[in-house]
Amino acid sequence: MQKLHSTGKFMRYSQYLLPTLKEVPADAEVVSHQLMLRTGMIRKVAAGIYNYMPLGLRSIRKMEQIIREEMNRAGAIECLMPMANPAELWHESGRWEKYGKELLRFKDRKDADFCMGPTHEEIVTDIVRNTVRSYRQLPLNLYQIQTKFRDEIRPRFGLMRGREFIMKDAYSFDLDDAGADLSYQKMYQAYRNIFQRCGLRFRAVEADSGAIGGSFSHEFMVLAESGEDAIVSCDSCEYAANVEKAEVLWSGQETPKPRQEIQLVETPDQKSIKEVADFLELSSSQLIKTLILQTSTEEVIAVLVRGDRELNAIKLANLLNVDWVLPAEESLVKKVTGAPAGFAGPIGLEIRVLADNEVCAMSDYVVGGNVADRHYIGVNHPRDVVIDQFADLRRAEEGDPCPRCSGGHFESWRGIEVGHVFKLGTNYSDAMEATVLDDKGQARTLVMGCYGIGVGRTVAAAIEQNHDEHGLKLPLPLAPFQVLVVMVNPKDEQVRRTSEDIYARLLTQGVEVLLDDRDERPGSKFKDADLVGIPLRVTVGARGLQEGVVELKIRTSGEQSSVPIGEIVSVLQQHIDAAAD
RNA sequence: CGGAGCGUAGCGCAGCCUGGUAGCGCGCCUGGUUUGGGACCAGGAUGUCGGAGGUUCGAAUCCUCUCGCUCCGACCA
Repeated sequence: MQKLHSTGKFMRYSQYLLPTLKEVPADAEVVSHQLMLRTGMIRKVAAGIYNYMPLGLRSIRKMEQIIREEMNRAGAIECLMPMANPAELWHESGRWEKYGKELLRFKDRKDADFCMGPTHEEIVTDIVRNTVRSYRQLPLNLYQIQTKFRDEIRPRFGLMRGREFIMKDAYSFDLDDAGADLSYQKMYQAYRNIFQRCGLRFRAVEADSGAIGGSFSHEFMVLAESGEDAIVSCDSCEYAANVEKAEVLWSGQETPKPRQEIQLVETPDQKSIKEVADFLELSSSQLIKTLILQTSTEEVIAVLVRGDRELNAIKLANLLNVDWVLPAEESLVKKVTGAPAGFAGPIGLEIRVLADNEVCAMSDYVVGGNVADRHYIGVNHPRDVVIDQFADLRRAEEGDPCPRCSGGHFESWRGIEVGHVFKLGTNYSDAMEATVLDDKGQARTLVMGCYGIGVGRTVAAAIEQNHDEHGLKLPLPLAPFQVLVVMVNPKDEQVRRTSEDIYARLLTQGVEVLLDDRDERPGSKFKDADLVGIPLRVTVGARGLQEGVVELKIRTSGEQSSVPIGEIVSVLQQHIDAAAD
């Protein structure tokens, strides 16, 4: 393990820059953001742009080091690419045009176009096509740990979604698909190792790879209430997926025979599913929602889902092979259905009608009447409704049966996406003509993969998962210091000497230790200690010294014990070694 | 991008409606008393009231513009 700032001089609290705040800063919403500000780990410079203060930087560096070790072990090679990217490479890949306002563009003194790299496929592909000629040099996986810039619509939550952020990004190059799959597997395993070593609870979930055509993709999600993504995982097998992607099992039930006649009934002013269901004294699962949507190809379609379900627009977009689908404007809904929003139904529509599989098994249901204040009841397909296509279109929910194993059910979580592994294929190598010669002397287009980890975001996610009302409880591998030595009263000569001695011995052993030598009241020191949350706290006070002991407190468990002065260093070392396993 | 809100001391805020030249708590500095869970007393420093313009004898306060920041939304039929 690399030693951080190995001189002792600045490991004294009185000389260190550790600006803690008693009060919660007004504009911090999530816990990790609040605590990072309060502990003085970060300070904001502009929206989504932060200073990494000394304490924060130490945790960031810890994270980077774990990543580095595992990447190296997996055979990846570190390099460093520039932040400023010339536009020409981005023109080559076509992304100068495609990338929207997130790409921060600027000009140099000669008026040439540049951008701040939000990701580095172009640059790395350029490196490889210029330097790799033969299949013998493959496979190759280049990575860097570097600052990225994405001009986010809405930066928020501190390091969780900044505009400028530190990212580890890796890119693999292989001769063929099979090789690329192997590179992908290696990264997948490296990522599991990384997050495990950080002591985080996480899931590797199947993710939507989008219409780009990438074959597969996993997101690494740290489980936390404040997570921006919804994920599901099976309670009995390994299957886990982003809800954007999660498959809903369809057993292919037959449509029941109609028992009711279709009938148009009055539903004055009852627009939402809940209102209609309550009004008709039915459950919302007996209703069908008719969504009028428009696609990026300017088609207008209707989609039917059971009243208590939600449409998964990404599944729909993938099925239709379009970039996006959005709810139609109210005026368009009126034009297509003839009724104000809230009364749309599938009967008599002249547009394409798709339905979620589940609708297939429904009978005698309720749909909108396509007339204001009217719904149909006793509706059945195919008798009353023409459905052009059934497909898996709804959003997966907690309790849904697992599509991969028998008997398993979905649990649902919120997750923070901290890593993403993605098989790219030949998108960039094609566009940028990155080829090598194979063993037959034929030029072959390289098959690529890309693999990212948000470094700052992972630290923030670790805080979301490891804190209490007093402050941080970071796991030892990510904590900025391993040990805090609190000298209760620096004016007491014996207390001072003992603390200094323990501190010096720890430094000699390479332990990352901070000595709180401030002339503050003990209460303040303990509050700061809890806030900053250094995992192992040694308290040296006159009270204990009379007995020849110091006090050891474990921040994460709250466990306290008295340890003879002579043994404290080895006891601490044992704790540190235990955490390294 | 649409909507809402905020900008006053390092931090958290009051003052603005009803105009009269800026205040509270924490922090900071000095001295003293204190010293095992955010002490007490006494004294002290700190503000282009986000910026520009306007109204007025007079603007933190009213008006206009502008910049910055925060939150909510962008899957209601």
